[in-house]
Amino acid sequence: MNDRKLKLADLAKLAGVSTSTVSRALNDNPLIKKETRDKLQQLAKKHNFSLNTAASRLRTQKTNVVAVIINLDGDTEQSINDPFLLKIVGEINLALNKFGLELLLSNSFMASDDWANYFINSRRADGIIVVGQGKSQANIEAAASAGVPLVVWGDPKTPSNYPIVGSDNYLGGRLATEHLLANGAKNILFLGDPGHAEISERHRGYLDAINEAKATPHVVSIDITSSAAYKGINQLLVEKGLCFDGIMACSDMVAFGAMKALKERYISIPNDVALVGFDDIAMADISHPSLSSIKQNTQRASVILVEKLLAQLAGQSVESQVVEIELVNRQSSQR
Amino acid sequence: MNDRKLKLADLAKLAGVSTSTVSRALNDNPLIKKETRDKLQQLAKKHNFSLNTAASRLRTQKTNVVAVIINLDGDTEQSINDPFLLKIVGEINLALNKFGLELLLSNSFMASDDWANYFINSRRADGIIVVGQGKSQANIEAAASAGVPLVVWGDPKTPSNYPIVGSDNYLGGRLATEHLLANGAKNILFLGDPGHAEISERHRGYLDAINEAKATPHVVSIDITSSAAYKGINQLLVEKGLCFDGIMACSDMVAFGAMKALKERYISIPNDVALVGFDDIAMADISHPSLSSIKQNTQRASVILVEKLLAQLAGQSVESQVVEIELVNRQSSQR
DNA sequence: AAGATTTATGCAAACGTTTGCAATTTGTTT
DNA sequence: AAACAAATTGCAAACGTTTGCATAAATCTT
Repeated sequence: MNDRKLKLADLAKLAGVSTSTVSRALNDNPLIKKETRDKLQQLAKKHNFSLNTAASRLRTQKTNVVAVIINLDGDTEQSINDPFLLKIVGEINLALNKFGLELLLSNSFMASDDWANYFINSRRADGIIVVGQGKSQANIEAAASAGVPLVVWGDPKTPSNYPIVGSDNYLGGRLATEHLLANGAKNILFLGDPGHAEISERHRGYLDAINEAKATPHVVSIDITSSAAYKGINQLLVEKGLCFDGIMACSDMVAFGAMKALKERYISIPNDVALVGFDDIAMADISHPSLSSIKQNTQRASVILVEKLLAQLAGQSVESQVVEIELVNRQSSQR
Repeated sequence: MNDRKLKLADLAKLAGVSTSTVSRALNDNPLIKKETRDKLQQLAKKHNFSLNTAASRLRTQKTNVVAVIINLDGDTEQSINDPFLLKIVGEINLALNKFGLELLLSNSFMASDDWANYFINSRRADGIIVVGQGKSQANIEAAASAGVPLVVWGDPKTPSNYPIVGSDNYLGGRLATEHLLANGAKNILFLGDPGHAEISERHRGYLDAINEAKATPHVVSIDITSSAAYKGINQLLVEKGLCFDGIMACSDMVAFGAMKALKERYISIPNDVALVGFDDIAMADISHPSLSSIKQNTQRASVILVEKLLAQLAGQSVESQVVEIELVNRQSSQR
């Protein structure tokens, strides 16, 4: 194995051409004769050559790197373990790779809040993908108005000066609720935090479905964690008894918290209480009873996120976009 | 907001000093008088200045970036959704940030297998953290012997020419099994794939505990996914009936798969079958019954991983290290 | 066959930092 | 006050690419 790191100049010397020629050849520039191009590419492969990206980035002012920021709300512990958020990151990674981009992972704690400066001016990345709107959109807005190429995973219906890609949360909330109604539930709880961007839309969908059915809405407002859901349902049962027969949970983890509280009191799911979650995480299929859920198409969404980012980098202006959702019908709501 | 990106030279002109002085001042180099240092740092902050990392990396040949590779085995779908793997990545991210390092996320699909070249020679990163040993360690070994600074999350007992940090899997397997025995289980299944590095150690621990208790070992060898576990247990029940009263599952997801199969047949957990998992993912606490599990200290492990990588970068040679584990006793094994 | 195109390569100047060395200023000693 | 040492700053050369422009070689035109 060669010890010293090769550079373009070394290859050039080996081949008896100029560095310019090697550079162009490796970038498959048609200015260079096909024959020489092939020869040089083979030479590079043979010597295990790889470009120094630092130099390349300095010269071209492009990094081919995208910063992905997991946008947390202070309640760290929950979010960083949230299987859904992490799954999205995995999908985004795949999508970026497909376009030859790399993924610089960050969370909202580092980088001093000034994303434009930290990531873009410093040439760490060409653009930013923010996962989750969080409660405050201040730093997203700041970055966007500073002209940073930026896309957000969140609720596309939120008015914004930056493009948001995400599920049709309103429709999801509506579908879930209508499904519960169709299965005979009369008193359906909404379990979640309507203050949160994406969840407020799910809540709207819930409300509209409930109203159309002339039923009575009932919101149990909790933090979006399974333990909060567990406590919330427990407390409700203690105070008022079994005053409901359906639950639309704002996430699967929340649904599982509720499920636990119900099971502990031998309340049957779905017979006494029908239950629908949101996200369709892996666990939904494997729990008992299995959990009906609204499935978000994270794979498609990730590709769209990347495409929109690339469009911005190419100077085009892009709009928010809704990704279709789907109800996955399992045992927890079937009767 | 200033439109054109500032560089060191601009700051220098503003302050009436040379670029060298500004560079040193911003790096807090004591060669520069404290007074001037402070002045220049303030000036930089005021103008929202940030260094061009591309230039800086080119000059210093250091990136302050660590590549994290999620090492998958081909069975993509499962692994990328595995909450435990993704949790580790989250923790590593936090640990890296603590040391002022950034995280370049990759999976084992890109980068052509030649990690040394792709990440290190190309100056994309200073070092590599590999998450998971996978079934083949060939490319890890290749990178390590090419002199790449490298640490691996996996089973520390595996003989290797690179340092591995991970839980005491043998002890974990042993503790879980002894716990089941202490709770009166006589016929304990090992559910998992003993061919996999970390899991083979858990299996060894299981075997030793079983043998010491003069019980009979019984291994159900399956892929490490919840659906494989579900099918495996189902099939066993169909073929041989309830021929066991305890299960040591090699991961929590696997345990949940087994749990589902048992529940569907109204086999009581823990009364008919006691169950212990491994990993202690969030869901373990919220399932019903809650799942006893071996908790891996991912947070501590992540910090150790980073420290060992830094030590290597500083030219020291480092050894594999075991991180302590802990049995979390919940309902699924209690009787 | 000599000019006019077209095609293929090389020259040299950037990109924005960092750092060894030299130069200047300041303080200390005899 | 001269000679020296210490503290502070500046000069200029790297780091390894990419790319506009000039040049050289090959092909075509009349």
